[in-house]
Amino acid sequence: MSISFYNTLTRKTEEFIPMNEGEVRMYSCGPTVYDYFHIGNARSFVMSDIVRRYFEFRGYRVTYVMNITDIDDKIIKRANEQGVPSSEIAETYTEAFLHDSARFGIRPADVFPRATETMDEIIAHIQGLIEKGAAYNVNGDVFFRVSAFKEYGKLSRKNIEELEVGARIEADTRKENPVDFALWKSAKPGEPSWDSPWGKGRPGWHMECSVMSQKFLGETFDIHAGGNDLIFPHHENEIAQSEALTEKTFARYWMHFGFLNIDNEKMSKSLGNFFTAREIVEKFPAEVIRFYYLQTHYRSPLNFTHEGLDAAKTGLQKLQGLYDALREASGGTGPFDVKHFEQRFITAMDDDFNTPAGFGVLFEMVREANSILHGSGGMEEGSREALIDFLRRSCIGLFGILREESGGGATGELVGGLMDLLIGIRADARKEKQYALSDRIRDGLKELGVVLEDSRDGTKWKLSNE
RNA sequence: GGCGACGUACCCAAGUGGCUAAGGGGACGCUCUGCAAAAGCGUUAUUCAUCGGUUCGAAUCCGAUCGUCGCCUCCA
Repeated sequence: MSISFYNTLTRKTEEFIPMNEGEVRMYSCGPTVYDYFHIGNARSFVMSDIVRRYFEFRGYRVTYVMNITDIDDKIIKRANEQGVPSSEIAETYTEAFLHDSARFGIRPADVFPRATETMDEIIAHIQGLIEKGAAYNVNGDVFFRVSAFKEYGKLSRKNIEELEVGARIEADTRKENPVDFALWKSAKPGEPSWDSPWGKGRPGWHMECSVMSQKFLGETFDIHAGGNDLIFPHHENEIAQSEALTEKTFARYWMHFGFLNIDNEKMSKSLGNFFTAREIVEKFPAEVIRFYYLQTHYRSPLNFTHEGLDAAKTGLQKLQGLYDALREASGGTGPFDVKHFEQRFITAMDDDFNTPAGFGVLFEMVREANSILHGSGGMEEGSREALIDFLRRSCIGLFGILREESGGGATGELVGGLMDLLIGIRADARKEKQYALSDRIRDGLKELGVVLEDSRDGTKWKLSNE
């Protein structure tokens, strides 16, 4: 049994065979830090993180690198608008990126290389391309000579001739060919710049990713991931400028994440349907948003709706409910075959990280487990522990969608004490059949956002907004 | 114009040649409960945008049509 997934390079689902057995070297395109990232970015970051975690779940050792583009036209533009140094913009939003990622439950990469800290390697790479005849300097701007790389277009399936006649390429008379792209941009007055053999300037956008990935993962590595829109030109250009120099395969497998739309339209500031990750995570727990993302396959477009999030929230409560109940339960007699479900779960996930199919298995498991757990015999101790262990590994370690502390556990001693008192009073009232009083307590608490659930073992409470 | 993706129930969404078309949400009925909630059980697609074709067999392959969307040098 092995993991297979769709490789954009071959347009086929392929069995994953790592360069080094048991090891995955993976690079994911990170943010350009000129603004808060939005819920579409968040989807890509979450899915990329899930891919990394699934490899770990399956026993691989993963080296995961995500770049931070901290010098770029957009950063300079934002800096000029606000009248501050571009380094300040970059710092502010790098910090915001790390903070918001953490709130989304996205695990930090092993390395977060930054473009400004990789300048020597970038310059050396460009120098190498010039020496090979694959790049040329025009008064301090260095361009990649696309005609020097015969395989240009192999990722995006475009051919150079068609690109040349494309109307959207701006004529730049300095270029030998309109499809050539910038590796090094000469500094305009007032722009941040670094010294280079071609004068002061800064790297082109595509350049940094090639260099940063190879710096930490080697000239050839296993997986390169990013949003769908990066296939062309970004990833195409990365391949060209990398392979033209090394004459080796750059990334062996390419993964691309589907876009997130809102009301079936692309999210954009001009349409007014733009949401940052930090504003949405104020309204919904990160676990709910993650679960919502995971219910759609990573390559499919995801239409983001408020109703969808509500539905995800309800669905997730079912999973959390089982997890909570399992931990509170005591030994019983009913056996439960966790292994069977875990096997089916792995089969689903091994097939192109099919998280929706994985949840299909998980929810079938939830139903059967609840049925045994709440049944007359309860669940046998070994099965219960095995199931808790599987839920921990799958829904916490892998997906990050369940909480260890749910319900009122995290609200503090005073609230806990008050709740015990109220529940005690209500229990006495119920014993005396004073249902008007007991319902008054339950209804009143409900209005305050506290839900009571009576069971054979007593009354449990939880907060309704979780 | 070029390249590509998609259309499965009321909503979301797996399935891509062969057992009864997963799963979640919603709705309705039932069990449990003092009543609820939670949980369970049952019902909710003889049919997969439409029309043809290939095949013993098609949601799945091929063709056409309709519709939606993405990329084609800012983009996750």
